[in-house]
Amino acid sequence: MPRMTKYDRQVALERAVALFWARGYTAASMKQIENSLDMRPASLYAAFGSKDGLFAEALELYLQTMFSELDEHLAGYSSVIEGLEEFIRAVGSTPADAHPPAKACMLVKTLLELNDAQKPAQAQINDIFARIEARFAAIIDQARLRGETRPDLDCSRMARLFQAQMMGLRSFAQREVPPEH
Amino acid sequence: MPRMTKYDRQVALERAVALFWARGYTAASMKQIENSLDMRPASLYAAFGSKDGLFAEALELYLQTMFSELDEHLAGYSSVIEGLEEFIRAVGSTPADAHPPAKACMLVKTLLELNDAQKPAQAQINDIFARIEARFAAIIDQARLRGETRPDLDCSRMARLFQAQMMGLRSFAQREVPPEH
DNA sequence: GTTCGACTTGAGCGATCGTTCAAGCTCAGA
DNA sequence: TCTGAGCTTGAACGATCGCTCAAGTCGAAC
Repeated sequence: MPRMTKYDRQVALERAVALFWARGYTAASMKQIENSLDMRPASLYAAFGSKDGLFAEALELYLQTMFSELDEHLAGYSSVIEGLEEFIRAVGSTPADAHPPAKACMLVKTLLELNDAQKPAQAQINDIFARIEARFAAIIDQARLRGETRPDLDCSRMARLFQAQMMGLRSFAQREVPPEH
Repeated sequence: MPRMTKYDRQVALERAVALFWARGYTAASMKQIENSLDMRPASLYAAFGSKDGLFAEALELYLQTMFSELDEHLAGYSSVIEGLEEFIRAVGSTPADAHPPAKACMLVKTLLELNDAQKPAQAQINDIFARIEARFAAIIDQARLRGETRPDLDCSRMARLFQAQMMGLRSFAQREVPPEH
């Protein structure tokens, strides 16, 4: 019966992702969150419970967005391996017209930022990385079944390697270096 | 003429490295620093100027320690390339008896933690990564001159690749995964 | 033994942190 | 048109942030 909520939850979450991605979890203050999401404290707490709750949802949205982009990208290639190769290449080279909040992956930033005093978030981020690894493994296994790789390839091991490479490349990209590097 | 300083500057810095490495720059509060270094505020500020000043010196000490360990390690191998291979392997596998504050590299943690509001520290960390890259390049060039590699190897490019690999591997190690992974 | 000044101590500064709450406003339902 | 549920607002809570300072302590020089 009463008035509907004014803000768009999805839009708010997208803005939260952008802010957390750019600033990091700790460095993003509630004051900045209020401004970025254009929401006042009580609305924020009613919608997300706490700063931690908002961050948890932002992480999940970031992950799902990444998965979507990966799927979209792979759909454009008949060869899975070729698609993965181009995906990691695309990550390495900045499009220059795109404006991501940061070069580095928000998940890696979070993984390295959290300390033992934040157990719940640590558990979440570890779970997320496990899910990414599983997704990579499934994709690589698909390539294996199509005969694109050696038939006895250890897909899980390859998925972990691929993940580590991605983490390294995107972290390296956070350095101030010429794009061709 | 008057009394000498009571604390050992080097020991204090080593403790600062351990704390910053474990907690990160922002998350390490002055209260924790006071406890870890066993120094009171005024002594800290007299010795290091500010939290930023202390952190800058801690970063530099961390870098020099890393360089020393690299040199020590390479001295044990007649082949430079073999030495580098074993170095990155040693980084990947935790000795289990050693107790580093964190698996991930303190420099990468810092690179990903800093935002545009901390320009001076950003400049420092970028300079540090450039120096590491140069060191790697010099080592690889040494291997090239010894005939361990192709004579036309692009050592700078290889150094950047090696650095990105290290960043990825050590970040990956921050995940909670079985050591054999 | 006395003196003097650098070092140490611990309280506390203003600012900002994440969070809460009472009051007001707004709009769907009757 | 009236009602009232519940979202929005903005002030302000206690805690903690990085940092400062006056007072006290200690030790080298004479």
